[in-house]
Amino acid sequence: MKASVHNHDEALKDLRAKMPDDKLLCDLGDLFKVFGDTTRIKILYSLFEFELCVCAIAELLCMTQSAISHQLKVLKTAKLVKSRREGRTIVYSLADDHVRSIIGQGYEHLTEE
Amino acid sequence: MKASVHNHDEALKDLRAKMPDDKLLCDLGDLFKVFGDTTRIKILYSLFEFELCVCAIAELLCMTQSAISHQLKVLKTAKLVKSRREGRTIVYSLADDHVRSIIGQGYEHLTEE
DNA sequence: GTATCATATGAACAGATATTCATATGAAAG
DNA sequence: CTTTCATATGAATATCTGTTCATATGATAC
Repeated sequence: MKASVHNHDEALKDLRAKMPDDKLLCDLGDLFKVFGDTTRIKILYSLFEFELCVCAIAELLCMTQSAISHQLKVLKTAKLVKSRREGRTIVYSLADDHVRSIIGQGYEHLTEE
Repeated sequence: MKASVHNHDEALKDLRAKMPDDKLLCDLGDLFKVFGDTTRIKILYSLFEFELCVCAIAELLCMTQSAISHQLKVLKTAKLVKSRREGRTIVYSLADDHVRSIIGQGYEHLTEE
C-alpha cells in the first residue's frame, strides 16, 4: 500500500484524525449516488412544486410505470421523497428542502462561468 | 407509454413547460454521479483543508496510486478538483467552494434528526 | 363476489463503472 | 544519458445498476 518514497507522515497523521469515519463517508457516497441518475433527477425536479402520483410522473417523463416505481422506491429509501395514499393512487412529494438545496448547488456549479 | 387511465393533462402541460431541458438534467445527474462514490468522497474530504499530492492521498486512504489517479481524473473532468505541478509531484486541491457546500448539504441530510 | 385501476415487486439482462495490473510519460538527480 | 521517483493511462475483469417483462398487491366500482 506504500505508494511512494517521499514522506508526508506528519501531514497525514493530522488528517487521519480529522477524517469522518468510514460509515459516514460511505453513507454520503450512497446518498449522492441516488442523485446520480438522470431519471431520478427528473423525478425530483418534477416534484419541486407539486406532489404527483406515479402514473403522472411516468407520463411526464415518457417512461414505464414500473421503471418510475422502482426509482421512487430508491428515492424513498434515501428519504428524499415521501408518499401518501389517496384512494387508489399514491401521491409522492419531496421529503424536505435538502433536495432542493443539493440540486440547487449542483445547478450553480454547472451554470457558473 | 400511456401508463394510466386517469387524467392529469392539465397539471402536466404546465409542468412540462417548466422542466429544465434534458441536457441540463443529464449534466446534473452526471455531476452527482461523481459524488456518488466512496473513494471520490474520501478524496474530496481529504482535500477540504490542505492540498495533497497523489501518493499522499493513496497512503491516507490505503489505496493504490493507480486507483487514486483514475479517480482524480474523474474529479478533474467534473471540475471538482484542480492540480498543479510542483517538481515531480502533482498537487491536487478543491476547485471551488461548491464541493464543500454540496457535501455539507448531504451531510446535513444524513445527520438530521 | 368479480373486474378494473394504480402501484409495487422479483427475476433477468444489458450497459456502466471501479479496481487491478502492466506499462508509459515526464521530471529531477546522479 | 541513465536511473529513479511520481503520476498517468489502457485493457481486462468483476461488480453494480437501470430498465423491462411478467406478475402480485391492494383499493374501488359494479
